[in-house]
Amino acid sequence: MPYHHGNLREALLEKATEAIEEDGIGALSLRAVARRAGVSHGAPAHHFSDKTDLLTALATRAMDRFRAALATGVREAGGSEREKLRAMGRAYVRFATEHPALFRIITSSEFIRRDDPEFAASYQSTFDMLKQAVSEAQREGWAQGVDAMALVILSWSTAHGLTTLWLDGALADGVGPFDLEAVAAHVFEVLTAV
Amino acid sequence: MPYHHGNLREALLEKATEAIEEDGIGALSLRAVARRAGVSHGAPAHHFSDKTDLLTALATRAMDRFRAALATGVREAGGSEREKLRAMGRAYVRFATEHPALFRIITSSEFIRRDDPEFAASYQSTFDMLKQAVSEAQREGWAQGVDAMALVILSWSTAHGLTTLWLDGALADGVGPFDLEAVAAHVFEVLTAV
DNA sequence: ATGCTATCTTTCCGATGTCAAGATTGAAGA
DNA sequence: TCTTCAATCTTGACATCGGAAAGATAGCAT
Repeated sequence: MPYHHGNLREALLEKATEAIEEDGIGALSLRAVARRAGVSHGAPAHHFSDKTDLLTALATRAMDRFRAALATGVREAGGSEREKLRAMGRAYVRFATEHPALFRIITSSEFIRRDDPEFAASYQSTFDMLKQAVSEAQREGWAQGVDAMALVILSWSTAHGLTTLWLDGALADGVGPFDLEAVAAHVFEVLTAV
Repeated sequence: MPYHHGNLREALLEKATEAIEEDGIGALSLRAVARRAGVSHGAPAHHFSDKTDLLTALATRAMDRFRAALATGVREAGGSEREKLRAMGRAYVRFATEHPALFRIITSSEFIRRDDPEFAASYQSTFDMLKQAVSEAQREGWAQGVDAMALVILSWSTAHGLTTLWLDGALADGVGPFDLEAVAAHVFEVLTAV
């Protein structure tokens, strides 16, 4: 057990991700992460000024994975531009159900600093993907005459709302249990039908 | 200063609401609430078994206020059933911006027990309002032939997604600053235009 | 080999949620 | 009226947390 860990920063991010996916974001403690990494509780301070700082770095990586997941969904969809947009929505929901804690972090403002340069850049890239997908679907004929920004907001809001309501269990409470992926696909059909 | 407070339970809920609206839900501590109420840190335990228990009781009241706000919005709208539904969406957004912390609590599953009987009942009442509004709008001619449940989920998700994205600052980051109420109204127009 | 700096450990502080034990009160029953 | 008793509140304790400070160690450049 060497005094120097080697690449503690990486290890901490990794262990923190594990801990979060196991016990949820609310239960995460810096000291527990340090324990997982086999290091004293004061060690993380040299790599992250703050608990929020660690989570922000973690969120930046999660956002990269999220964007990659969306891109993969779109790529596998092919077909029309509208179908690509729907595929993006389905990928949005799927990522969130597969990594609920990561999704929570990247969309929340309680645990991270959204104005952190690296996170903001990663976030912008993701948002640009959506803007472009919406723009091309509209060029293809979707929702002619509607303000483009409103369409972006509408698309993003629907996917996001559906996802977060599901994660919080609010939808099942109100409407009864259902297959999220199927309903999500259906909802996105309705949305892009015009 | 009498030994017995009189109605500590009420006072604690009130002070907790104050604290939450001032400093946010994440910063709330039971001991701070006790201090605000002028009582020792152990006192709350006799009225709430848990921090979660207090927050759940608080969320139940907040949910009642939320439902009342939605009802008021609808009542003032009048007009067609579709217009009522749109008014409900606008009231949804407005309540959330006026009481962000309360809104956060009632929609989250991290701070409260959603299966608490009283909360669940209050939540059901609110959800029923939405279901009815959607149902009547559809009977009036909106989105003929679309599955009713999908419409309910679509409406709720859009309002909820727009609201939470706004509260977390995610929309402004991606799209630039804008007037939420105006955009919300526009988005709901698009959604109910079919 | 020597010194320097980043890394890690240890120790300490105030604060939190929860529990247990004791003090106080008001009210019901004798 | 006196007594008992349950509900209410206080006090003290414990483990844990995030964060700061000070000391130990290791690797690297000179």
